[in-house]
Amino acid sequence: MTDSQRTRAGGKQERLVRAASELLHENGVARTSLAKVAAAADVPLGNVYYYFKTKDELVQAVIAAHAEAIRAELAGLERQHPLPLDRLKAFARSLTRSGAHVSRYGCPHGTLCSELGKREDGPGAAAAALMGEYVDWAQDQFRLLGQQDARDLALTLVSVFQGASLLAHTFRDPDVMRGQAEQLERWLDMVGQPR
Amino acid sequence: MTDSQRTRAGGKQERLVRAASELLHENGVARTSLAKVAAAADVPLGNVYYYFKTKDELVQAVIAAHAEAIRAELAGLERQHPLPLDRLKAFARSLTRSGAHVSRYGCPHGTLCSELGKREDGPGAAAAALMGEYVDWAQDQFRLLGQQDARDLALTLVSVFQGASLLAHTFRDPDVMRGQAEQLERWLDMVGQPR
DNA sequence: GTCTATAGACCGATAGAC
DNA sequence: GTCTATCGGTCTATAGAC
Repeated sequence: MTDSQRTRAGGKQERLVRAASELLHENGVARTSLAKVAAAADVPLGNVYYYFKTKDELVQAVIAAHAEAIRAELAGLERQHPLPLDRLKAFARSLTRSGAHVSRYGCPHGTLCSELGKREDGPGAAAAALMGEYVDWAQDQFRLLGQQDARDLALTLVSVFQGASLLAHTFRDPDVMRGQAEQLERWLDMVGQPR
Repeated sequence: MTDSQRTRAGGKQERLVRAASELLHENGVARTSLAKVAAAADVPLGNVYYYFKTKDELVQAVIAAHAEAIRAELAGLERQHPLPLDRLKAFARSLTRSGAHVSRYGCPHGTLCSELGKREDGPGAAAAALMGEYVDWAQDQFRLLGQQDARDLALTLVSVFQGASLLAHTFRDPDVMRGQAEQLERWLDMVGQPR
């Protein structure tokens, strides 16, 4: 395959993943048909199956793209903040920024895990890796802070993040995210100071 | 309608709601067909429509049953514990008990809100009331404790509860719930003491 | 009130021309 | 590689006999 072919093929494949990512977030996996994804990506329906053998394979491509974006986001936090406590606080503050979109459609990663977690096949395990990225990263930061129970603290941080996203979504209220970001910062000040 | 007719009708209606409640929790709304509900309740498919005009109406009946169960659970906590702080701690501990079921299928209320929140019609608003029951009750308890920011504290409590349920479900690990129940109790000791 | 049979719409996936 | 047409299956909901 030449580079220009890869570019053209990647163009359509990328458009499909991008369109699917948006529609899965807005409507969920089960209520998103390949026909709607194809239309949104401006690709004929039958052509979707040239790039993805099944619907599940497209879903997993969306999850893989999310995982890559998460790793880039967390790497960015590490670059911008040398101190682990500042990184964790910046992570907490990121709740506020996405408030409008999350309050309408939920956290894109959390809603995927909630829906796919009920299934036992491939996509469920792939979605679990998304939460794993966040929890493992937070655990590393708490360990750098010298915390013995870094795992539990990391799980609490991500729990509040995901729980606040769910409540903001449920109540359609972005203020929930702003308020919980403040609660998280206060909590981090209490538990995150090195002893 | 006589009492005996209401009893017979209620018998089938009740079986349908109970079967639907279980299947919606295990498989989600979109992936649960009325045929499966009817089979699980031992009611012929066509007969379902005598009791519920649409699938959404059955879903809303399930949500109404959940809401009633939540009110009974919270009223029980108030009866067993005179002190608001003890009530909140008992609520936090209840995370541990449901660990096995929640880690397999998620919190029944949280997964409903996550899925139905993406929709704009009736069931979405009904599901939101489930979270409202928990948050309003917790807010009352924090207010009894003399807390000024009772609303934010209540949202944090329910956020950890829901976030821990999501992570336990995602990782299929009941220990997440036990650990976060302990974190919540510790947090309640820190913020919940009257000044 | 109860149940069978099926209409009507939609979906995932495939066949096969180009 | 690309696209059209369509198959086979499942779903919600209804029609109509009993």
